[in-house]
Parts: sequence; structure tokens; C-alpha cells
Amino acid sequence: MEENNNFLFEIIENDLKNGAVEKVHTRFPPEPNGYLHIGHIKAIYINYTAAKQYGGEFNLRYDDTNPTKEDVEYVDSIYNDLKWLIGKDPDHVCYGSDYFGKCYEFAVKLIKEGKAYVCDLNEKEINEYRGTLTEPGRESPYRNRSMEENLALFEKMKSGELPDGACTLRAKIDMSSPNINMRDPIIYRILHRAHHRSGDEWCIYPLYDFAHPIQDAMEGITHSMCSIEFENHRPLYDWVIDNIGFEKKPHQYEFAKLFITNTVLSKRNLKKLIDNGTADGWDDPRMPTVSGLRRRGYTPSALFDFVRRAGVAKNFSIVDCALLEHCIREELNETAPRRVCVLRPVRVVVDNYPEDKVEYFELPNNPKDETAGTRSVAFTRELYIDSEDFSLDPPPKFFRLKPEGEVRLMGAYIVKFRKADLAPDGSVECVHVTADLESGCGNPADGRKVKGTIHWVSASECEDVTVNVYDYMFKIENTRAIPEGQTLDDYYNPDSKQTLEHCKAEKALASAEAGERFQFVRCGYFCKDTKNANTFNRIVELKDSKPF
RNA sequence: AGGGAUGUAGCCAAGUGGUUAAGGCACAGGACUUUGACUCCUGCAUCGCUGGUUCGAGCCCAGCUAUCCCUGCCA
Repeated sequence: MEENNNFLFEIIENDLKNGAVEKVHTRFPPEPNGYLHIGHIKAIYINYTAAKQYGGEFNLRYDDTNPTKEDVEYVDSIYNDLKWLIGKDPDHVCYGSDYFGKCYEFAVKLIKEGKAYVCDLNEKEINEYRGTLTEPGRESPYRNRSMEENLALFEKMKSGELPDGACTLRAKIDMSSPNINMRDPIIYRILHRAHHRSGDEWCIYPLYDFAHPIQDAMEGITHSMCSIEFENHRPLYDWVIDNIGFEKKPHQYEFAKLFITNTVLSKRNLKKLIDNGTADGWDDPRMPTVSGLRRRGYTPSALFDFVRRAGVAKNFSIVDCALLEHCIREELNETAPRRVCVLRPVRVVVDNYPEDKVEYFELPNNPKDETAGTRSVAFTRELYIDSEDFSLDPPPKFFRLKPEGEVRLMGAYIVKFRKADLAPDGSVECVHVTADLESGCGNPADGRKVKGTIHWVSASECEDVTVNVYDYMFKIENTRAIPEGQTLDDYYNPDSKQTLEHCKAEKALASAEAGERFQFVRCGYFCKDTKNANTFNRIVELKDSKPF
């Protein structure tokens, strides 16, 4: 793994060096309103790695200040996904709702200092008063209420006497600010809605811009790193910190969100795919969610490596999905044991091999890594090879089994084509070959070269397995918007999931544990399905798209 | 259009005034190969545009241009 370095880490390093900060403290603050996806991994990578690398602390904090959108289902899934990613339970788990009491106290403080007021304007009026991008806003007629009146009204908001939307608490800042976020932003709203944690305790809830800086300050966060769309909110973030008067001030820094080519990441669209049945769920291996990627066979280290390599900067950018695939291939190439699985079997009979003989060959688990050991693979007179590895009418440069051809059975004998039995429909039923028994699994005694090597499995010493082949589901041209008149479904291939039954695998494979990853020789990388014990998900296709 | 941010190769991305502009992915050649995989070599940019400052600029200044974000009682 390469070193972690980017402009945010440099900021932290400098703060540590010049004593601005004693110990770094970061947080990952998802709103529990959906499942974590690969975009979140970037935020986790930045915040978690920064804390880890510089000997600091890291909080998982649920930003749960809007009960209309949030649910415990998401709280749980986020926890599990994060735990899987960082390989342990997070040290500190916090909730925005833990600070509802504090937020309320601070709001009262601001009112007492004349820095916040209760505004009776309705939603439409607030919009009108806000002005536009080019015109300043106008001050609310309620802006200059007395402190006592504001206090009384805020108390009324809190006590539940007022219906939703009756009024709001606003920070008194500057209605003519060119930054619209500073035009007396709403910091509290009335919401008669049960919260998944605090229940009916509150009927007023703080808004993000007010709650977030408070949460950061209360937790002693030093570096609050978020995505770039919050850049415009930073002056407000600082305003809240300054006006509440926190001594240790957290600082917000922004980085560009992660986008990936041909991939949708918006919760709205992901949910649509599930609702209309295109995807089987949030953990469908075609989904860009953490749980989907996990089932597909991605590892946390490959995922973090991807984010690191994609880079952390402020440019708007869309990373090539080839980089994501490269990262998992690179890791699995070193770690995944090789196994043979014949996806579309064709029977092969070695005519000159004794009928009842069973011979075992030692095949390396990883040809590049001797420490990975070997396993015994049975060889018998009847075998299966992949239908793609045999052609009666081969194209040029076809190095596999063909009439008049000779080919190496990987790790075993060299065989020569003898004849093919065809079914009435012309398909190949069985191929007869003769083995060069003299050469054994070594090279031919006469020094001739055999170019092709194909994989095989003993017909009697193999297991029947089912393999799900998931293509990359990500098919969106523009990852950010779907053109007029088209729907998300138009972009997805209905055949993106194929189930191949009666694939023939080495015996050792069927007893593998769920989640175990393999490289199926010449067929791509596979992960034993974590849900269905007898199936394997194809997780990454081989890069090479040329025919074997 | 008011404000903020960003523009370095097909895609990311280092670079903070001074040798021939890091690195990765992708791509293209070639070597090797009992996975046509892997591995290994090789190739692949004058820095959005235009002026200016300077002995010297991707880095400084000015103007222009392109893209992204901001008018939720969402986060």
C-alpha cells in the first residue's frame, strides 16, 4: 500500500507541526437516510485515515437532525458497513440527537444576545424575503422583536403549542450578504415527528447549519472534512462557532466528491432500481453500495486503495471505473488462490488413459507465490473443459483445442485432438483426445512447443456449482444527470445478471467458506456468495476481452 | 448575471519562480509465460486563453473563458 498523502493531510500535518492542534480528531457524519456507497468511502478514507495516520481520534457520528428522513434500518447498515471497512468497531459512536439539549441551550443563548429571533414568515414569504442570487434580501418584519418576546416564542415552539411551519428560529446575520446562506438562516424548525432515538421528546429540531458546528465543537473535532458543496456554508459554520463562543474551534475543510464513470450514486436513483426490481436490494452485487461491493468480492483495502489513488483534491472530476477494477484485480492477483471452474462444460475423453485410473497432480495455489502452497487435483480419463476452449472451425490465432491441434491441460498432460462427437443439432457432445503420457506434466521429450494451455476438471472428481455472473451494472453515460425523456432503466442491461448452473468445479471449491475469493483460472475473479452458500459471484472479469 | 470554488495528457493527479513538467489508470508496441492472466521493458502533455512582471513562470499580476456549488422550515 502506498503512502497516504493529499492536501488535507498536509494541512493536518502543518497544524500538528506548528502546534495549532495537539491531537487530530475527525469524524464521519452520515445522515442515516440510506445505505453507504462508494462515494462515502472517500469521506471515510479521508477522515478515518487522517486520524489513524496522525495518532488521533475518529468518531462515527450519525447526523440525525431530520426525523422525517431517517430510520434505524440505516443506522444499522451504516454501522455494519463502516465496521467492515475499517475492520473493527469504531471507537466512538455519536449521534447528532445527543446534542439536541445543547443545541437548544445555545439557541437560547443566541436569542438572549440578540443574535437570533423567531420569525413568523411562512415558507413562501421567507423565500420572497430571501432575495435572489443577484439581489439582496429584505429583512423580516419580525427581525427586531424584543429578546423577551423571542424567548417566549421559542419556548412556545418547543412546548408543542405551535403547529409545524408556524414559525422558525433564525440567526440574525445579514440579509444583504452575497452568500445566501448568511441571509438570516433558519436554525430551528417545528416538526411534530417522532425521532428514531429521542422519540417524542422534541418537536423542534435544529438544522444542519446550526447543529453540525455544535456537534463538531462538542466532540472536540479539530478537522471537519466534508465535500465541497458545503464550502458556501463555511462562513455560517464559523459564525455559529464564534457566536456560541467555543474556545476550541473546529475548522471545516472541503474536498471534491467522488464520481465514477458510468455509475450512479444518488440515493434516489439507487432506490428506484431496487423499487422497480432492477436490482435485488441494496447489496445486489451490481450496486455501487458498500454492501454490494462487498458481495461482489471487493475488499476494504482495495476500496481504500482506489480512493487514495483516485486522489483527494478540489477539482470536479469523474474517475474512470477501470481504476476501481484495477485495484481489486491487483490485490486479488496476489491474494486469491487459483481454482478451476469450468463454466460451460464440454466432455473430453482421453482415449489412451485407463478407465479406472485416478492420478493426482499438485497445482500451485498461486504460481507467483510459492508460500501459497499447492493442492491436489484429480486427473481421470473423462474430463470437462470449457466450450470456449474448443473449436471445430477455429479463427486465426486460436491457440486452444482444435482439429489437428495439440494443447496443454494446465498442470497435466499434453493432449492431441482425435475426433469430436456431435449431437444431432451440430453441437459438440464430446471430444476425444489422446494424451502424451510420455511427457507427463513436463515438457515434450522431443522439444516441440505447445502454445496453448487450457483448464480442465475431472468429470468424476468434481462438484456441480452455480455461478452468478454480474456484469457491471453501471451504465450511465453522464453520472450526474439523466437526459430528458429517458429513465434510469434505459441505461441498465436487463441481462446484467446471468446464472450459470451445472458449472464444474474442483472439489475443494464447493466447501469454501462464504466470502472467500478465488481466481477461476482464465474465467475471472470469483467470490463465494455470502448469502447463498452454493453460488459464486463473478466479481471482476478478466481485463482481456480478446477470445482465448 | 451576485458570491464562492476549480481548470496540468483519454481519466485522475503531483507540482508553492530555476535541470529534459512526478506517479497511477487507460491505451499502443515488444519480451516472457504450463492462466492469451500476471510480470517486465518501451511509447504517450509545454500546463484553459491572452497579455504583463522577471535573466527565468504551470507556479506571480491583469483581463477573458470554461466547469461546478449556492435562492429546502434537506444534509
